[in-house]
Amino acid sequence: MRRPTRRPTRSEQDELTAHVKSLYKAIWAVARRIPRGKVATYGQVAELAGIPGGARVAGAAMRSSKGLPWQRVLGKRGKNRAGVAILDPVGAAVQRRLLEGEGVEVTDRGLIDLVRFGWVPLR
DNA sequence: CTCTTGACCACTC
DNA sequence: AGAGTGGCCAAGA
Repeated sequence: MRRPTRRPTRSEQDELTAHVKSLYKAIWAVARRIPRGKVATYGQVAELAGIPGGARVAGAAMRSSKGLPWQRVLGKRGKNRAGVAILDPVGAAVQRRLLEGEGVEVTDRGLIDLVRFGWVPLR
């Protein structure tokens, strides 16, 4: 019932759709903008890509791509893919290692403080 | 076109 | 804190 949605503003749409057509490409474009040492959530990426509420789509897009900074995209609340970490402990470990290499602090439980490391896109 | 699936999200217990 | 439930959107069979 909750709709944490907010349709992207005109400028946000323009900025992305002007250069990319497909949703995946839009998502990838957003992911690529995440600076080193910062992280973003799937929901955030999806919204910026013009898909409010499409966090799952963002996940699918990241998964089906290569050479992207996928490690900088996390689940909400800084959850480092906790849900699937059990199914994919290797991937989770790799992600953690990559982030720590960029200066992002990750707790033993795979949590990241979004207040400190969350990416705040400037327009 | 219907049904299932998914690197998700949020609420409730 | 952990599990269950329902909802979101798009892709693929």
